[in-house]
Amino acid sequence: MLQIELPDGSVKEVESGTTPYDIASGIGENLARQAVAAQFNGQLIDVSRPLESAGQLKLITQNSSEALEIIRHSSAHLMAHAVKDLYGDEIQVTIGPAIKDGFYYDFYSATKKFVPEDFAVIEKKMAELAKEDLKIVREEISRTDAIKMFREMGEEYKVELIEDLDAESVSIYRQGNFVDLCRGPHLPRTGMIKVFKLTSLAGAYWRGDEKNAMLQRIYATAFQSKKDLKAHLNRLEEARKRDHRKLGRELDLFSFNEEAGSGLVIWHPKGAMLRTVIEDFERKEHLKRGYDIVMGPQILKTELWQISGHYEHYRENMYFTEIDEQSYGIKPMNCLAHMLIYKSKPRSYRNLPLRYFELGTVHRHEKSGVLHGLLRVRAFTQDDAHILCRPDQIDAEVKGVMQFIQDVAGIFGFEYRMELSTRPEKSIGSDADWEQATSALRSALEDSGQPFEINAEDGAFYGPKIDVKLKDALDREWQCATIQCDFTLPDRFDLNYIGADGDKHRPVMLHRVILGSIERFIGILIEHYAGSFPLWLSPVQAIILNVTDNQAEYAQQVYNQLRAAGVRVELDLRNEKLGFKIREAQMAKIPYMLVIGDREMEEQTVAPRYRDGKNLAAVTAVDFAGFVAEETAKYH
RNA sequence: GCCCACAUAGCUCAGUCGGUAGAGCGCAUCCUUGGUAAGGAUGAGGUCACCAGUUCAAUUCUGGUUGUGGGCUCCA
Repeated sequence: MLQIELPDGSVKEVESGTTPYDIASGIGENLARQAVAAQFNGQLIDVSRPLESAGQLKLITQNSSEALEIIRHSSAHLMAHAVKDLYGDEIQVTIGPAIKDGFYYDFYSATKKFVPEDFAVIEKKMAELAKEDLKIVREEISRTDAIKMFREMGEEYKVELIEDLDAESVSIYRQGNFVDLCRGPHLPRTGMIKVFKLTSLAGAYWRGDEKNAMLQRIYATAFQSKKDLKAHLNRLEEARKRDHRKLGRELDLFSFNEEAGSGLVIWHPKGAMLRTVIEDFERKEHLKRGYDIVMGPQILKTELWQISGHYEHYRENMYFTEIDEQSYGIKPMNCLAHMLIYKSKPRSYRNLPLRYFELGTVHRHEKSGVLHGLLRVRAFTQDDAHILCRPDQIDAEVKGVMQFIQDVAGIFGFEYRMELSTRPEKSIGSDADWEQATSALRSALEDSGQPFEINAEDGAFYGPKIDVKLKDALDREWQCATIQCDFTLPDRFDLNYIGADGDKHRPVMLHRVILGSIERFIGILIEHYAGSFPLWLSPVQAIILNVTDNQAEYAQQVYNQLRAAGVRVELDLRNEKLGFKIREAQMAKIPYMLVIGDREMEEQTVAPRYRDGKNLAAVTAVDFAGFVAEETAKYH
């Protein structure tokens, strides 16, 4: 007999070989019907898996949050089953996992090309197979038998997967005439899959390696209820509405131009204004925190890039130019000039740390397929700084940067999460250096009191790093800030300082960005605020609307006054009705509309209307300018 | 870079089974001077992304180039 403990603390005595399903049945028919899987001693298993030892058992029911991933994983099998039934010998199955918002399955075919019109057919077949309510059965077979079986079926990708497995035996899942290699767990029956939808087609490399064959991936999603699916589709719709590429055009912020080249942002007046506001903010914040503003050239001799190692490791991403038979590299990073500044004179340990900040525009030849609006471009400006410090200062400096990140994220209303990336397999530098840098980063993270994850062996080849993922209003994550520890470049450039002992010592260099790239950050900001920027960021803070031509002269006066007071204001004197002008200002997401009719003109005021539709009490131009200055000062 | 799809007016999109194109919004002019999300009339805008090929004829078919979108790989 086995003792099985349930989540409520009760203990069941059952015979060895009893399944979670049996136990569920013993508790209630409903529970048994709704059990999709079980958690046994922390491990997910099928409800049909015989228990062979004592332990803690938790049944996972259909509507619980843990069930969703299992439902999606089984849905992936259902889709593969349907595709196999429909297109049979033309297709080989590969893998199909559950992912964040659904699942996918990758297929190989030399002849069949999936098109979106296939979706309805596949969905229909899936619905039929679900309706048949086929039993999903797990089997353990030996590795050799599995290889033999899949080879006979012509499933070479499965064979390759099993051949790479280390185990004696593998588990397979059968449903009707379909069988797939899988660790599981899965739903007990196909009938438990009720709400699913195929969403898109894509190419994907076999095993994620660009040297491998290109597979056809079908993305799909599954939910526990139609309501959840609908909510998900609504979220996608909301994301589409907020797309920074769409809003960028509608709000006249920026454009791209085919003749200029792809991945090159052209900032229109309003976008350039937004950028200017952010850059001014950054300069002020950096000066406040003890950084020095520096500026380096856009091109540097190629020999210098050879010393830094960029020529060897990063050349295919760089642009080069030649002048008077001298080759120059256009900078893809800002560190070189900063190191030359450090090197320009002898340094003492007393002067460290030195914090060099530059809004540095870099050019990188990114592969054409990766470009994406403002989020991935070929010319962008980083809020880049390099901190040159003594090894014993790393901790305090990293903490300072983390505080900086926290402050800035708070100002823009972002939540974020951090990861510590540790030494990768291919790396340079001594063990002691790595140990010191990694523990400095780790202790700074621990002292911050915020949770962080370890990204094992994902550091840069020259040092460990902290990556910060910003979470936007729609819960999507974006990599922006990073802090990297670097021992290599100071070495390659022979940087040193004179220590208290009178000897030369090697400084450590921290590379760090707060926003990352201004372009990417603005792209995220646009989507985060859905284009309705807070007053201090709005490229146009207010627009003056006259009711009739009668107030044109006074409106012009108010405009001049506000402009002189530093308010980013526009003037709409067009011969249009007030309602029309309000509508346009509203669609331009301008925070304040300043209405001027005869009443206001007489009282020498303006009547502000906020973009949410609320009318505010009339104020004088001076008072309005004072209000804007006060609001803006909170961030500047 | 790779896979798939797409490219028609400033924007959003119709359309031509091969015979050089249309709407709404926007823009211009005129009428209207109207108080919180669209007043009316008239008009001007297009080598149908670019370059080749097939054809009597190509915006339409084929190939290439460029650009864009969804992914993969890579990344701030």
